[in-house]
Amino acid sequence: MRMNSHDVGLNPGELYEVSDIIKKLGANFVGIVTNGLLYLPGERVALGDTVEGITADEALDILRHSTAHLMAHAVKSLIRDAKLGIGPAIENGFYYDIYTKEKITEDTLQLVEGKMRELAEARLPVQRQVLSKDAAIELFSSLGETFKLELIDDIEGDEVSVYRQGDFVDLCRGPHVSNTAHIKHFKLLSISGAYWRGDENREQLTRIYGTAFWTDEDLREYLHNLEEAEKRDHRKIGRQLDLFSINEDIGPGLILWHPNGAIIRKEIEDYWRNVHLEKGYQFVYSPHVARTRLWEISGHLGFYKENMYPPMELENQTYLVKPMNCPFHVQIYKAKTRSYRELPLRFAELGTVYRFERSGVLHGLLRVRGFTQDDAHVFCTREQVEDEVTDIMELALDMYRLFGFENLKIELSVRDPMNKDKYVGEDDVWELAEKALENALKRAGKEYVVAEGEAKFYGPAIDIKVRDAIGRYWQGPTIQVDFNLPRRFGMKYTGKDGREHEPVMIHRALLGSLERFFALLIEQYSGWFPLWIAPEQIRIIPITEEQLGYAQEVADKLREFRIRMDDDTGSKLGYRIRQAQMDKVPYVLVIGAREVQEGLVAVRHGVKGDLGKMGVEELAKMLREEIRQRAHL
RNA sequence: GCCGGCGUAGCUCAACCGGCAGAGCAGCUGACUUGUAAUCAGCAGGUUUGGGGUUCGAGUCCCCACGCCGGCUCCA
Repeated sequence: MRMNSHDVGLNPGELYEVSDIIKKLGANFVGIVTNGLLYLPGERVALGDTVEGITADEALDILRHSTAHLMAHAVKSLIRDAKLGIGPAIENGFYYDIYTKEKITEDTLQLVEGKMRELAEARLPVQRQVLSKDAAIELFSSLGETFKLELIDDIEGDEVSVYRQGDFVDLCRGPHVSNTAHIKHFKLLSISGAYWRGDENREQLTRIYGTAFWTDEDLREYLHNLEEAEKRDHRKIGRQLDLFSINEDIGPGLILWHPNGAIIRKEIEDYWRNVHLEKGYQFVYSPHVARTRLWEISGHLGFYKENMYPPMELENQTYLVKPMNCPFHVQIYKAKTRSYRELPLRFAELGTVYRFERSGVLHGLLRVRGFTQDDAHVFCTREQVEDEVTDIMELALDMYRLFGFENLKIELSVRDPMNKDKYVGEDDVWELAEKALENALKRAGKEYVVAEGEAKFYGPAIDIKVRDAIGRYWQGPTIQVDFNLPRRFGMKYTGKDGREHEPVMIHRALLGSLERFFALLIEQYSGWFPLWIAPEQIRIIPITEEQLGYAQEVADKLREFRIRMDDDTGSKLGYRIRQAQMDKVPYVLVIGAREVQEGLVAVRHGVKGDLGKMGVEELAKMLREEIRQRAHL
């Protein structure tokens, strides 16, 4: 929080040692900002009229923001016609969007990084300057910085601030480090295109990503973590463990589930079905295609066409492959007259849908073109909506907790108020739906953010996002309140009053899609699946041929588990243990002469290592309990 | 779709300035009969993603297509 210097007993204009100022501010600050610049303990500073204590996180953001400036400075000194877009600090670093006529490639990054080091070593003081908008417009016009002019236009008030270092000047709110010499430990990481102001109809700038830290240690640790995260990548583990594949001749974004992956999917589906039965859902099945007419009524042809595959024509009728399951469930509802006594009616289906996704967005199992949603539609009265939404949210969170997911972000996805023609339905109905979701969130007491423009075309939603191995968030659970489709389809139920009423429809998916969920699960466990879903639960390793008979007896007793007999007795034990480890088998039973003699098995846990010897019954009991609890390894 | 990068054996990767496509692992065969993360030997495996071009000669240079990777836009 920014304070008046006087108020904390300090005199503006006077020279202070930074740590003395921090003492006055009395908190866990690592530095201070005054005159728009960051100062750290050990520095002497002429205090400005205001002073602000800075936490470690804030200081790191400032450093990264300043590193972005340094990078822009370097690019501009190397490429004369470069024009700057924006260059903020982000979660793990920073980026700067820069427009150049000649293309920037990864080779350019080396040059830029070199130039940055040069400019940092030049120990350039950084200065903040406040300009009138007119002066700023003149300044940036003379520099040809057309994007900055657009930004100035959008800034409220009459004044803007700029930061200078050497011959470089940038429009910026700040704050920044006080000297480029503070910027020592940084690295430029990648390069990509980014549309100016996120609008694909505008210019595409080059976005350069990088990161910066206060110490070399922190930088190395971060880079090391990046490498570690790559090892958890579901595409890599998927191949190693033979879980799934994507085949070019079949098509991009279309998934082959191999036996190992299919077992995991089957276990998850079984669990999912049981939970849904307990929670009062009924299962339905629906076809993969439907006549054009259905999609006209639902509004998909108007609002979702971009994502649908082109129609196929047969016997003078056109059919479309389904991108969603909802219209089918609606028709099941409409197959007979419904009474209020039946509501809420909950139809669930593991429904496979196909959506045309633009080629550049496909990503392993996380973004595909054909996928199976764990879909359900709840039809209920207006009064029941909040309870239903609350229950669904609880169920979703429980399910994710079971699989060990901690990093969830809850969003309330509402319409983009500037773009209402992207959605079907009347304002009052949308407001009702948004209100219902908001109330449910408040009742659940969960923290959430409002995401404008993220609503589906037929209604607002609670969207829950899950983190992948490298920190990207993907949508998992979604709960959507929809007053629109019931109206379009003319859905009805007979109320207590004997009259017809319109039900409300809630669309929901918990896991999201099995493909995406599987990807997140692989990365969550880095392939070490809990016993209950592990494709191979036990591997038996008889040391020599001598023990094959006894090993087979053990295997027979453990037939309830997914088990593999490793009878490659020609290889050394160490080698075979290593194979089991790489296959990420939860339990390995080593059987040698001693085990046969004692009538025991030597148990090795994939993560915990050697557990010693035990009897087969004792082991089976332990494993059954582990499966019952669906415990993590 | 857009920007940048990449595509060599099932996997991971070599191949100098354009000059005979190569290794480890996996697979197969055989020897070894083994005590908690790699025993040894042999064999087999390739239209260098596909198509066109330049060249005496292309994995290497150019063009097109396809696919993949990191982003942007878009979305479970």
